[in-house]
Amino acid sequence: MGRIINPEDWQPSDGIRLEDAAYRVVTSTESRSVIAGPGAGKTELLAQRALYLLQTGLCRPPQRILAISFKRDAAKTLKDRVSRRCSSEQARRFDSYTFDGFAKSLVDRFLGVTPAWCRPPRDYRVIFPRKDDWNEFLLGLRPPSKLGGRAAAQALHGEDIERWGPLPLELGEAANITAWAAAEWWRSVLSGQRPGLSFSMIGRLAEAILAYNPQVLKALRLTYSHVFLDEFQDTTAAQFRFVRTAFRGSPAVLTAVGDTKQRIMTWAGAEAEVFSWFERRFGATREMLQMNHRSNRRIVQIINDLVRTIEPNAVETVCARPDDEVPQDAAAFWIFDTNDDETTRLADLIAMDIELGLKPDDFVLLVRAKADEAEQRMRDAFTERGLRLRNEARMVNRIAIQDLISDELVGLILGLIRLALRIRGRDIYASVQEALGAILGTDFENPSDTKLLEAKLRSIAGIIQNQTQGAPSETNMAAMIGSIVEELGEAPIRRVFRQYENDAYFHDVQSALAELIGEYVPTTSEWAALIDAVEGKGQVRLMTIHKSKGLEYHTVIFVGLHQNAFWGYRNNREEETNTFFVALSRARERVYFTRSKEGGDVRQIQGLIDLLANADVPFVEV
DNA sequence: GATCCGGCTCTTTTT
DNA sequence: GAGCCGGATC
Repeated sequence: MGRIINPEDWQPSDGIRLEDAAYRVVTSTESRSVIAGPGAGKTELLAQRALYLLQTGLCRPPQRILAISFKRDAAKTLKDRVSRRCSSEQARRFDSYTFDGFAKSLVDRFLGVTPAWCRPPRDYRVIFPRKDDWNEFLLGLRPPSKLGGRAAAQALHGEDIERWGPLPLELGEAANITAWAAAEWWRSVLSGQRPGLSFSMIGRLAEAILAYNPQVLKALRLTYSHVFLDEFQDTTAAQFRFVRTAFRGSPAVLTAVGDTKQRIMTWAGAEAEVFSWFERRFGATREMLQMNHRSNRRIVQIINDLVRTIEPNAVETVCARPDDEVPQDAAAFWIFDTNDDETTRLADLIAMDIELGLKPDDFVLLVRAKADEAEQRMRDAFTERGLRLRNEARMVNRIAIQDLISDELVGLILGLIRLALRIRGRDIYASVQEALGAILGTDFENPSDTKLLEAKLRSIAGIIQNQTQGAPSETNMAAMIGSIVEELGEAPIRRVFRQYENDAYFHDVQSALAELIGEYVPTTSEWAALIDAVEGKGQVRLMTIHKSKGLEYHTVIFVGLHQNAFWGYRNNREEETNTFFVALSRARERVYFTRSKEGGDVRQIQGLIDLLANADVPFVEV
């Protein structure tokens, strides 16, 4: 696996076939921007490019590849896909970070060379300022009258301050109210008892480190010969500036991948022109991918009809499996009289499909906003039919279910329970071994170390087996989690996983897990089914469109297609149409839209309704 | 205490 | 655009 392959002999792994444009991107020696629609395999493209560069030696030791994503799971998926298919020496040279994670690693490493006026102490916290925090701060400001006084300060928003940059090397006299308020903000967060920085501030600091320290910049540029930028359409102006500072004028070859039609984050600061900026600043040429590997030909046809309406000259998407059978009634717009009808008929339909062989996990219910409300409204109808809705964004003890399940301590605890009770699950042993090894400081080359780890595993398994005799009950969960954590050792856990330095979070995670398990106890008397359910198995997903980005499901049901949900459509047609597009393009086999006459009118979103009509989606009065 | 009003929120990631 | 909240007003 470790040997060098001649570039002409290189083949994509796992029998994956790349379309011509994708092959050009994978093997490119120049910077490229790649615009690719839903289901084009953007992540796979980056994984294949990493393998190509590593296996052919075009990225030669000690050079490395830097991949930057927005979400942790995207960064992890990319890393896993590469690691699985190349030698460990090669995989070690593939760094897959989130934007924030990469910026923080730079700041933590080069803290000493940040500009003195904004230099945090080594033990700074990470803070997440909320609206209230900003209001309180802005209300307390007393700007000089020549900058507009208090009125000017109160016209500011948190984002103005969060986005202020680049940071100057020295803090001179403020040129305007934003600069003045931002300097006050930095001063106030750095002067407290335990100084804290938000991730946007950490990003500004990382940029300043590179801008003012040529030797650090040079080291970074020597390290990375290739850079990948995933979900590039979501890049903010500040993030683009950071990439520019880091790599413009360096020999690094950059590959930016995204989809302008899935740009649904400009309201949160995503920069609409970022692809053209990138092409201009990095001399990148554009490639477009045409294949859709996700959806059947009917869904692809709807996607194409829709895109053609928005953009008459757009490149057609090609279905990668045109000969597959398409389910009957693969798309429809159902119109109900009442909200109750909508809910009960959907629950009926899903229950029926499950009897016919589909699984609860094949479905997703999408809403434009307020998933919690939708969950409340629909939950009972589903429960009555033996179905359970899973809203991953719902907060349990201040932590969203999805964050809880991807938390490292939670993963370890659930893994340990699986091992102790011999419940099957994917790669359980390897992942438990890795996390436990980190906590114990295990050197896996050293036999006495691995023996120690085995012994620890046995003692924890004993504790778990002891406490799991009989059916699961709500009362023993907190105690069991507590004793597992005690046996692992609180201090080493918190030393190794730095997010638990925060006392409140460390305890919240444990009580949230106990609470979530408790919620599922009444649904089963089997431990195996309980742990599966806690992790989300066997449930119908419910989420906002924004959360569904990047995911796919056999059947997508968009609930509540009316103007009250798309209230922004009048002022922001393009982005709301993109949002609609993201929803429907999650579907592999079937996509349904619903509304109830009670829920809201459609006159003001006639444009969206017309898109469906133009794609021959039948409108059905149910 | 009832009513009116203006303003705000809707959609989010990150150690 | 609808729903909610807090403050002002009767």
